[in-house]
Amino acid sequence: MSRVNHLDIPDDAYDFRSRCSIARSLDLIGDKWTLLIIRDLMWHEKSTFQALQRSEERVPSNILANRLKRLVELGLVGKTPYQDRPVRYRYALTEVGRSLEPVLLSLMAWGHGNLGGGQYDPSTGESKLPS
Amino acid sequence: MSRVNHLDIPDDAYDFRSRCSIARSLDLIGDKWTLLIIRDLMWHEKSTFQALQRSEERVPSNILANRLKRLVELGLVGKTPYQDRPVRYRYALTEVGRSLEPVLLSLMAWGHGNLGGGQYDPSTGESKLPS
DNA sequence: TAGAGCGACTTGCATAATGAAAGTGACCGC
DNA sequence: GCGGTCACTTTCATTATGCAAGTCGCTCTA
Repeated sequence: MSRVNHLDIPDDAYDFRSRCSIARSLDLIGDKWTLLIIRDLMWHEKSTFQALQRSEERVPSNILANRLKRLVELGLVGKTPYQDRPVRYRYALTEVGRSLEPVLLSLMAWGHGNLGGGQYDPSTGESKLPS
Repeated sequence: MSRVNHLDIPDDAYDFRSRCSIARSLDLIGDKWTLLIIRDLMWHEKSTFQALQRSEERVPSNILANRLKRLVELGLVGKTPYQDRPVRYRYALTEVGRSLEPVLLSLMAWGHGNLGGGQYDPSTGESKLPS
């Protein structure tokens, strides 16, 4: 059970572009949707496919399915059935997934300061919308 | 000269997906290459097209040209000629561009802790490579 | 027992982005 | 002239994105 890292990624399963930590991170989460899905799982109590699909940005269902599958394979998200007949699933961040919170916070701070975006306070659940 | 934010983006020039700061940030820098270019400008003294092209990850020249153009338009990077005959350009982060450093640092920390990537210390210029 | 509906996807298909490779144009030194 | 450097462009095949519609299992109501 030799692993190259702390995730479920087996040796040789993922060929990173380089040894740079930033490049490796971007290989996994460097796109327009993945971190928004993680945001909703982290702070907005969205745990089902349906709920995640109804986020403000309206992620297309095929992209959402693809990203969730990927995140589960990578070990950032867990998927467990919460009922049978018909089977329905709940998604939740793993500890490794939750450890992305500082990345979300720094992106939020930058966007709030420079792009006029809203700011969300995870501790209170309140958000200040832009003027 | 009404602006919607602190960048050179005029009102209506950029239609963000949503008012979420994270979504807005990802609209600008949410891809596999942009933050690597910013990393090189920020920490690795790369300032010419040629130097940026020769980074470890080997960004394709058309992508590099596209991203630099975009970053200049957005006001994250400045472009100035440093010689005529023939004209040659130097790229450098603006203050807004430099303010992305915490984002790079948090991504680096996450990748270092979870993906076995190397860690770079901007203050000393030294990097610890993965085992 | 025949729909109607829900949740979680999947499929089809057109458009857009990516990336490898080669090409262009200004100039300089030999 | 001739080769080389730098800063890009262009071409074109491959891949990703995204809208819309469809599927599948099952339950609930008429």
